[in-house]
Amino acid sequence: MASVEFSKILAFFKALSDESRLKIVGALASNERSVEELATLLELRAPTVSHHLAKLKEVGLVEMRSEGTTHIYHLVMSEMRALTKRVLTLDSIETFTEDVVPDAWERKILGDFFEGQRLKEIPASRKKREVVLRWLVERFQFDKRYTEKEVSAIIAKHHPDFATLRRELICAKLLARESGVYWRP
Amino acid sequence: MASVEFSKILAFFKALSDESRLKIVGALASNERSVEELATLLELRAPTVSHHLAKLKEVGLVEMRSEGTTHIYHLVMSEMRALTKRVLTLDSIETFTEDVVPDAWERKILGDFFEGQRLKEIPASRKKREVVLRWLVERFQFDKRYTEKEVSAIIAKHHPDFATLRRELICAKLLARESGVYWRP
DNA sequence: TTGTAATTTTGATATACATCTAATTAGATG
DNA sequence: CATCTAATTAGATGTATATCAAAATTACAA
Repeated sequence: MASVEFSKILAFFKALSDESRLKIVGALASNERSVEELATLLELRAPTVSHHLAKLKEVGLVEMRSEGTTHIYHLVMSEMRALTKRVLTLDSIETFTEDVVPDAWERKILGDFFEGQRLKEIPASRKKREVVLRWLVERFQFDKRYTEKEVSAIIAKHHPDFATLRRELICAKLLARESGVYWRP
Repeated sequence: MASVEFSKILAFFKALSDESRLKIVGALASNERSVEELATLLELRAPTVSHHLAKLKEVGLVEMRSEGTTHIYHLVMSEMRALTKRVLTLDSIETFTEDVVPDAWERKILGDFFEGQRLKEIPASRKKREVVLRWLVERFQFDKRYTEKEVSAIIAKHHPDFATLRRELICAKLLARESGVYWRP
């Protein structure tokens, strides 16, 4: 489920993603104005302007005051500032996908390339290969030292080409090696 | 004709006014990602994601790097910041309507209520009445003093109810009065 | 060169929505 | 109360566009 933050920001962008509404905001920036006045300025019919103002009001960007039968709208700059500021921070942007399972991609790759414990094929693309390598390196303990034979044996349980995979693990810095001894850094 | 500033900002809002694109931006906020990866994360087909990325690239919010046949996209935060900052300043917001004749409204009111030099009727709504009064006060010179008779005579050339209009001019502070003498402040 | 995987382009479809006219509501005026 | 004006709501229509499947493209590998 999308966060309230997300829908608020999405609504904000939707509100300002229309030429007429953006012009209305521009017109209100210098002055409060009635519906009829805005309609004349933008060369639109009153119902159209009314419809746009309703959308802007929904997200809190404008407010209305009655004077007789005429409704006078004005911009709420504080809301404008509050919303744009939120978009500026990386932290809040990341929440845009918080309803998404963050490792869906990795799990899909593992599902595609493994048949149980057995690696069907070494992925050609770097990004996919890295996912497989990160899974492989989990078969090793952190505080233990391995001989080359041991490393090869562990890898061989998942794929016959242990030499290539061993090299790739080193290359990706997932395993470290010095004078024939391997460990997990 | 709309300013380049205006269309740039409109394009920016259009780019971010879609749920999927906003989520893409969110996903790219923490990491660069391939098309396939984004498609898995958002549960969309690759062509759809490709289409969205093209739109984001058009406004400079993302950039792309090739790695083999996979295209890896990343967010351009500087562009994000530059665009949101521009929206924050009142000055630039006002330019959203710079292609609009600023006094279109006033001219329409004057056209509606005047028959040549003759005021057909005194507008009931305050906003419209003020437009008419501002036109009327232009019939008076700045550095001259008028008797009440003179004021009434000038107004009467445009409308019979000079008393009401004279009072309204004072009330709107467009004319000043002291001990029977009138002038334009 | 032939094949394969990732992406993009094309074409089709369905939905969202901006705009208009006509009808309705709400205040103000005579 | 009847009327007028400004605004909103309802209903209709056309355009924009998000999405997908299928075809075309691109870059790499065998």
